[in-house]
Amino acid sequence: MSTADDNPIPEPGAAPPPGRGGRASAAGSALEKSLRILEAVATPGGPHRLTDLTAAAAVPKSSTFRILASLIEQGFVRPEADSRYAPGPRLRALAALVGAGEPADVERILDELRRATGQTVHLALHTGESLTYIRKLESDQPFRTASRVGMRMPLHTTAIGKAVLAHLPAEEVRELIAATGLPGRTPRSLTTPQALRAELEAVRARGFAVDDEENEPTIRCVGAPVLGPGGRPVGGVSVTTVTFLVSREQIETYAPALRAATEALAPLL
Amino acid sequence: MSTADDNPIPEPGAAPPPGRGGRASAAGSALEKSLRILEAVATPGGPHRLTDLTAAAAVPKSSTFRILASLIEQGFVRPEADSRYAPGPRLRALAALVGAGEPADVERILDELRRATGQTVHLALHTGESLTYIRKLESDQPFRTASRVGMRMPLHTTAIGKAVLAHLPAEEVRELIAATGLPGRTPRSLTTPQALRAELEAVRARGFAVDDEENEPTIRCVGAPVLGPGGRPVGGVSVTTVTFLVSREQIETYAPALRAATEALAPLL
DNA sequence: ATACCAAGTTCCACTAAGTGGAACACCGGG
DNA sequence: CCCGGTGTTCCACTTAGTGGAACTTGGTAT
Repeated sequence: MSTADDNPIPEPGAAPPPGRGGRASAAGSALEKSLRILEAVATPGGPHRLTDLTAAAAVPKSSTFRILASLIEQGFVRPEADSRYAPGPRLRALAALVGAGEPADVERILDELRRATGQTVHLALHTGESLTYIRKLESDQPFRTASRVGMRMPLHTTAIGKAVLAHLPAEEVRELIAATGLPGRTPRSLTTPQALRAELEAVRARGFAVDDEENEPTIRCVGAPVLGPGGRPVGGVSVTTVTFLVSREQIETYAPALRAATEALAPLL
Repeated sequence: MSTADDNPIPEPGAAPPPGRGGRASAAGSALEKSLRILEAVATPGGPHRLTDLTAAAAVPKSSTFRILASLIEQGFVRPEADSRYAPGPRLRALAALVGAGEPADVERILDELRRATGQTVHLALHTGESLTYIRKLESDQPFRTASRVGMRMPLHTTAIGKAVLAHLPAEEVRELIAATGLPGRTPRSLTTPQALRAELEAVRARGFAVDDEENEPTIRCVGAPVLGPGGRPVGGVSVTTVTFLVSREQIETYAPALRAATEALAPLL
């Protein structure tokens, strides 16, 4: 029951192959490591063990230990009884301040979408080169999708991610591709810049994206972006289904409700 | 309209008098500064300017600048148009993860208390040696109290603070007094360990605390603690009034509604 | 009992990383 | 045109962070 490392996104700065000291992409300062550890601590799934944090944050054990000690001293992490670590009061206060944007309405809007479609609904934020799921509402179905709040996913293989990419300046998309490449996650993943760019064009035209088993086999999603001030995508919402229950045509019928949700969300996020 | 430095709590490690290098209380590592800057950035009141952040976090200008650059690179801070700084996507994602407890209900409970009393209501978290206000609901009165979300206050001069202290192990209270002293904020502040300890005893017996112009002249509050798992106080709620409208006797009549609120809050926080 | 393994904790020589004062650049008033 | 306040850059100094390895602890399979 390890709680960490079900995360498909390799952390930046993880495993810099020794030798070949060609500058490459700067590995990691104290701050960077500390922040990754903080995120790991905040990950849902109870208080975490040192080893899991080490793995999740991709920071050497002794460094993780030392940094945790600092974070504890600062009140950002609270040591639990059996050498497990949980978010501390100061982190919670920080979170409360940041999350001051009416979260009640957010929940209401997402739940409306869930009821309208009867399917699993996800809300994710665009975090750098990846997507972070911050809310998940389960479908009425007896199935549970494997996704979890706190999980990170690539942009180019998910419906939300493609919706976000479609509304990003072309230049930024280019940089992203250069930085991360386009690793495939299933046989259907788009793995060439050409294919992806064509897809993004289509997404932009339609106003929503479809992930047809490009991220996980048997999983099919529709996603739309939430656009912040200036039209910049800050994240997105998706409706997730299993392929043997909802056809490609059917899933597109969710699009109007989805769009309504993301538009309502825009001023709140 | 500067946004910073209306904070009565001197940051730990601020202004370590040079000379006299007597070890004292370790001043501030990179991490510590970075976290204070992050908190400053998250403080409500629009995107902040460099100078304000520098002041609020008590970090030299050039260091603030450099650290901000790192935080931006990490996606924890977003640079706004005119060299102002706002919380970045990764910080927002982090906040969303931590604040997973149903904020809708929290809001509802606090609003109920506000309507029941007609007065200003505060929710604060216990953050180390201080209290951080994380929610404020204004009264119906035409007056506005000066308190602000994000503000920090001492424990020993506020109703919430005393309520928290009263439910902390005696040993911890002792350490706190040793660490911070008991600086007075008004003529009525309790500034001796004896006076404070007697007061805490009374608070514990009553189940709520009263601040009778001990923190600000003309301000009178009742406060009760929110107890987390294991009976540990994680924060508290207060009802705030002005002395010329509500007498000392009157304000105690709010206690039952207050207690009801804090008890309802306990499982949510 | 004993041996083994995995997790947590401590140590330490090495050096990158962070430090902050001061100089510089920029801008909008007075 | 000059001035005060702010954002930005520079750089010589040294502190604070680094992570491999050794040590400790506790559980469990033999």
